[in-house]
Amino acid sequence: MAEVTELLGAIVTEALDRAKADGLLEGEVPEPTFERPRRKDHGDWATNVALVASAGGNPRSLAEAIVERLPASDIVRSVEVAGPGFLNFHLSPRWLHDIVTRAATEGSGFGRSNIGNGEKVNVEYVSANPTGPVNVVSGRQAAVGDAISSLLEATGHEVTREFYVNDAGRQIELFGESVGARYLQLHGQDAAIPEEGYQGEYLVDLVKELSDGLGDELLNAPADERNKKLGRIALDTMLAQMSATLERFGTTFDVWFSERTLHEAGEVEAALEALRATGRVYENDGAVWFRSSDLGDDKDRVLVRSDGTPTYLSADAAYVLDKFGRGFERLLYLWGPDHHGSIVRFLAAVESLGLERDRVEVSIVQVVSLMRGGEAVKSSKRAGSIVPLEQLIDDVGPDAARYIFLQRSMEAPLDFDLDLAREQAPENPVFYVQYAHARICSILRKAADEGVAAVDATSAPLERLEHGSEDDLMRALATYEDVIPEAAYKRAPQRVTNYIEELASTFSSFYRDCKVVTEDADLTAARLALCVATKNVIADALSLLGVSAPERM
RNA sequence: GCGCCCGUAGCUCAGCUGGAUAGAGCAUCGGACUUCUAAUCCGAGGGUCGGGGGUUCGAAUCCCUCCGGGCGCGCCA
Repeated sequence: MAEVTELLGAIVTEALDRAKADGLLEGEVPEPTFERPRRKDHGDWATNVALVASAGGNPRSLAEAIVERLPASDIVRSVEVAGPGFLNFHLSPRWLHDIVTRAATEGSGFGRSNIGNGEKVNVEYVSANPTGPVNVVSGRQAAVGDAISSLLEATGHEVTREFYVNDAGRQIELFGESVGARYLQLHGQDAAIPEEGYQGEYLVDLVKELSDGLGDELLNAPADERNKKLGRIALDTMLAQMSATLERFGTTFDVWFSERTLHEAGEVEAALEALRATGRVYENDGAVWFRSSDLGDDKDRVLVRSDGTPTYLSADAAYVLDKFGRGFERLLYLWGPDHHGSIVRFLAAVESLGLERDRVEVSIVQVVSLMRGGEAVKSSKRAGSIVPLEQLIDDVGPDAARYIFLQRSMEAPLDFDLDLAREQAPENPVFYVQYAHARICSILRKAADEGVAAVDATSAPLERLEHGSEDDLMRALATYEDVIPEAAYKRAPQRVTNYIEELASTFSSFYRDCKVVTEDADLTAARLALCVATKNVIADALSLLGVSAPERM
């Protein structure tokens, strides 16, 4: 939280206490909240606390009473009551200078806060089946998961980034059978990929790669053993490829969590026991069912199939217990659109297990449609689920891909304009923002070339910043301290992209109006400090998004 | 049919733990380069915030309802 609002909060609270002592206020004294009004003539900061506190009374007269009782403060220039009862504060420009100084000073923690209070958060995302290359939809999940994780870290949470590896179950068997078939085909034998198996060409290449190290000893092994062994090796290779792709995309995980270990360690069985203990488990048709319909689900769900194999729901139950068992206080799940239907049953299981449901947040990261020339690529609404992420990175680069993935709220389907993403022009927001950063670097280089002393933000005569464009830019910087907590709280990285675009635009106007490096040494020093502050904020915001901030373009 | 998501400018979308005159980009139109990056900037037009009800001092935001679109509703993942 910005330092100004703490200060304002203190004096308004004091005034409220006095008003209460004078009998003008009934009930609890509310905590005042502050916002930056849209309109400039509504002051620098405003609070609606009188509207909140008057509860049926007259908000305006309460507001007047608050103003009369405000203790003196050297940062507040004037306060007025406006509209239905807002308190509008006009502040000394010093609060903006303080913003510039802090933003320009490395390590000041500008934009950082500790509202998370060290809460241990597990963010699980991507978690794509390790049976094929990472696709574009997973890429969107990676970008969103990374950004949300970074935002949580920036607001004082202790974050673990986790990838759940679905390395158990029927899909993995099918994968092994598919690999086995490709292996036999490679060795000139007639073999068919199972109908439900993985037909993709990538397995041909994968098997080719593997076979160098394998020789042909598996050719004569029993099919079951061959498929299992090949499947295991192929899966490890696939995972390594996925990891490499994600790394190229700028995503690294703290934990790759194997589903298989849940089964092997008996955690799935333990979770089933725990569910049984709730009395919401019964048998029917030889299968074990969970009475999720008690907890908002349409119908009951199978936990153990009649052939004795557990469903994903069972593993998910074990997994959520495991996560809490590892000491996490909050769990974020980012699931793909195909898991839409399983949220309710999963949360029902969470609740049944006696876990706090509101510590478990499940969000869907929606589909991506790649657009080229105004048309959906491959005439498929879901192009994103079949196009490899590698291809997108080759096409537009990791920065543009990440940025565009983050521009929209994750719950909304995304139209990804490939033409725009590739464009090196201001129409492309990624380049627009990066360009502003590079331009500032260019100014700083110019200053250095001309022998101007390095910026000392603490001593720069910031009172020389009097131009309207300078004022706008300082105010834009101040907003950063509100944007980061809000974006983190809402799990909304698009707030950050919106913000940087606005900041970059405000900077561009400043650039037009105010020449930085001039004969006027004081003014130059002040403007350079403003430039450094802006550069830091752009770079910091981009780094939260996992997008680079180039020094030149 | 049930559940979730979406419906805001011509297009793509922000804004939605209620706040003062609803925003951006693209597109359209009109301007600005002897300048630290014109890879830019300035201006203009463009809106029943899907419709209707309700709660509130105040609703794009919350509630109800209807309409339209997407997705999900397997002993698949």
